[in-house]
Amino acid sequence: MAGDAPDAIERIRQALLRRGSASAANPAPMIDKSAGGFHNLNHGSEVKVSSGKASATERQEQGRFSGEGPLSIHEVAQRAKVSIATVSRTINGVPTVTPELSRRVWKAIEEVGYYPNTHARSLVSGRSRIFGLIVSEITNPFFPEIVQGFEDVAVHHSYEILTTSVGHDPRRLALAVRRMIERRVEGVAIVTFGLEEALFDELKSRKIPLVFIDVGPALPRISNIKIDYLYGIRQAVQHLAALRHTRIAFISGPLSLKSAVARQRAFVDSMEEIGLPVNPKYLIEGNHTMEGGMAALRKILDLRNRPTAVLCSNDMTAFGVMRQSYEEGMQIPRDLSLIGFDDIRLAQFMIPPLTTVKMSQTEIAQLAFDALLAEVQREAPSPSGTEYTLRTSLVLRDSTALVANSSTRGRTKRPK
Amino acid sequence: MAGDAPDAIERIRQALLRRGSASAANPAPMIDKSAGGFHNLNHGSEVKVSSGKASATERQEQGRFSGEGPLSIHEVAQRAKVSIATVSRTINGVPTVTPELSRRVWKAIEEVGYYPNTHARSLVSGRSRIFGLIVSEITNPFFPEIVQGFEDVAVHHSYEILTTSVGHDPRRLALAVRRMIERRVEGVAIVTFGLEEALFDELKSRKIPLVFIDVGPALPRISNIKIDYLYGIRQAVQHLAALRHTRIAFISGPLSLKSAVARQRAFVDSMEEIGLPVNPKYLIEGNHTMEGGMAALRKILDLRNRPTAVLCSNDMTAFGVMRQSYEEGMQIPRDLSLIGFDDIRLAQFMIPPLTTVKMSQTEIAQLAFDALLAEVQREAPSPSGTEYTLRTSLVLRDSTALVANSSTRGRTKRPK
DNA sequence: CTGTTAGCGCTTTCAA
DNA sequence: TTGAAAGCGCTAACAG
Repeated sequence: MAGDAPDAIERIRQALLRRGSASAANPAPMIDKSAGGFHNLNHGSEVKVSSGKASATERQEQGRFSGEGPLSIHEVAQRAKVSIATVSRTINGVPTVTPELSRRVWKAIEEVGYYPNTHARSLVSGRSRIFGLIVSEITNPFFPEIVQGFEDVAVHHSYEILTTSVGHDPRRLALAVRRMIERRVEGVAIVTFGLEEALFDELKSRKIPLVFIDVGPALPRISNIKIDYLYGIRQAVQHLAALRHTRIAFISGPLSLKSAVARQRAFVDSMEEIGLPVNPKYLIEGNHTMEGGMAALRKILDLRNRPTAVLCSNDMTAFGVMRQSYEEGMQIPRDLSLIGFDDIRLAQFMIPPLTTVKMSQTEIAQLAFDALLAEVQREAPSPSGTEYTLRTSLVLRDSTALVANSSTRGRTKRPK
Repeated sequence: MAGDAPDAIERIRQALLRRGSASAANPAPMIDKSAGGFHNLNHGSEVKVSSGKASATERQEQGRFSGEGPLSIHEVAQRAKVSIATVSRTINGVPTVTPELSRRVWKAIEEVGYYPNTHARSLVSGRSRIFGLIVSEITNPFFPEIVQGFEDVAVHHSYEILTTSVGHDPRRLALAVRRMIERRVEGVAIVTFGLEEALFDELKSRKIPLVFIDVGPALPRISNIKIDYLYGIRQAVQHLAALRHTRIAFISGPLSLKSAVARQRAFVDSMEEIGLPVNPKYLIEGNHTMEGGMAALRKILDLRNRPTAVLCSNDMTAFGVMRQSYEEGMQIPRDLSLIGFDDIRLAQFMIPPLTTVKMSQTEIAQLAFDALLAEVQREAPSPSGTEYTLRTSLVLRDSTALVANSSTRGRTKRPK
């Protein structure tokens, strides 16, 4: 068993080295204040070093710390014959620790399987290393990608993440906000595309860094990711125009959401820019769900002078349109050209693969995290928050085609 | 401003009443040890009471606690002119608090906008009120439903939840396990359908309650949700048989996963039960993704004696099959009957709507949470964990049909 | 460079 | 019934 120790230490050392930082046990060329096997509370961002040589049973057999709850820093100190302060320093990579002691401490940590108690660390340091992430609907395929992206980068920076999906219920949101405050999150990313801002007052008044998508004025500690809807939507409209479409409908999201309005605005502007008529009847309000898309298409088909192409405010809506056109016996893109928005992963697997405007979920997640991290690390709060921009762009697939000659193709219900 | 107070108290009181519990300030008919505006650390499960009358600005204007970090129990105590112990008792609904004091405390809490610090609570109580939830792939539509379900019930019991999506990377999993231990989770639900069990040793040795899907022997503190695959798959097979299909293929998940093996086993058993031949060539190994489904169908179409129906180990695979049959110019269900597994929400929106075997994600989430909660509340650890069972069942939609007469229908690549 | 010590915010004895 | 005080596990002065 003793034979394991050098090996274990070596692994930790290497892990530290890999991070390109210095540890007392092993001075590296570059001096870097941030070092340590566990994430560091005070300094820059870290990647945790995972270790754990001694197996559970081994540990039990060592007898000392038999089952009485998780071990604390004291057990480690005792075993390494140092003070708890030294253990703490070692863990946090404070560079003043003697190599010899550091070695002993790491060895002890490995042997007893010690994992520091985050609650205690948070309490004393005042930093929880937790970010909150509020999404509207995790069951909507758009959001899991963001959650995943956010988690990836958070983990990479040793941040924990409290995810919550609040739907459209303000009470759920209020509860979520409370939970986050109680857990003392250091920042919250709000990816809901327009929930009532007043609900975040508790967060704001506590000066907790926040990042929104598409909100307007940036207050101190509040960042904003501005989506450049126009860029992609204009591409989409021009693509349709190039295919000779002139009667283009737009199915929006709920117009109570700022983002939905912004997308519709972008559509209208893009149409007008190239002199295409915007028929108000072609502006349908949907709700960003498949059902909404289905209903919207039905409305569209009831129109006298039907559009030949439809642009949707999100992909789920477009899926609904596809689904409904199947019901109606219509074929996409032959009978109707269709473009979505978001480019969720499923879009490319649709039948036919959906042409859509991409709004990168990974980038949103990355930007949101960066915004929060920057704000947390900033000494003086920025005077008015930071604004980030994300460009959208068209992704061509198979759901659009040249406009058909006969625009009178019937609406034949598919026989059941 | 003073006028607000009675109102605020009333709201809290009502919230307490709604919970049907007693508080010192307001003895309710039923005596219930668990009571309190914030969740209770010691007793049963709670629903938090959300309050917060005094707005941020009001609070600021009250001048006292100007911005210097979050307020602590001391400020509340001072303002209510009681000791911090009394504040603590009030919050936790200890029944010995005088109504008069309780009122004062709640008022102070409201006025200063006090939110207890969970880290401190966790530290002293040894209970974090956090459960971990490990899923394999949150971007797979099957899992978000589970995450949502789990969150719903967790919030309802005042538990926080640490979700993590680990993919198939053992290192990510190891890291996740470490994170959870550091945050001192009280239990972990593992919904990965068969990741290497050894990776959870650190959890096990710490006697942290765990719940798996489909693992074998139940150890102490380890529960298991057993999925009754046979029930639903047998229905599916018999449904196909009733439609005169005899050549039925099965696209499994990666056979390294126990659950994938179990599903395939159920398929084979169901076939044999009714005397249908199981052609080994009809047993294709997929990987539970769309791409896998697409590849699998290609393999199937290369077979000399093609099957007329395909059963898939999950819905994503079935989606892939649909997608590929579109490429191949085949039509479902005319040319091929198709059945999925899981019944993810998207299944009903497919073209055509997918007949599939339902494995309720909500129920899994509920069962998993219940299992964890039961284990946490249990005094003596159960001798060998608890086993729960979830039944599956067929959901009929439009992706199956009577077998076609001409089984020689060609494989005509769809013209691009 | 290392150890001692004073808390972080809260719960929970133990007295009063 | 209430308050004083002792920690929970950890970090960060402050001495030595």
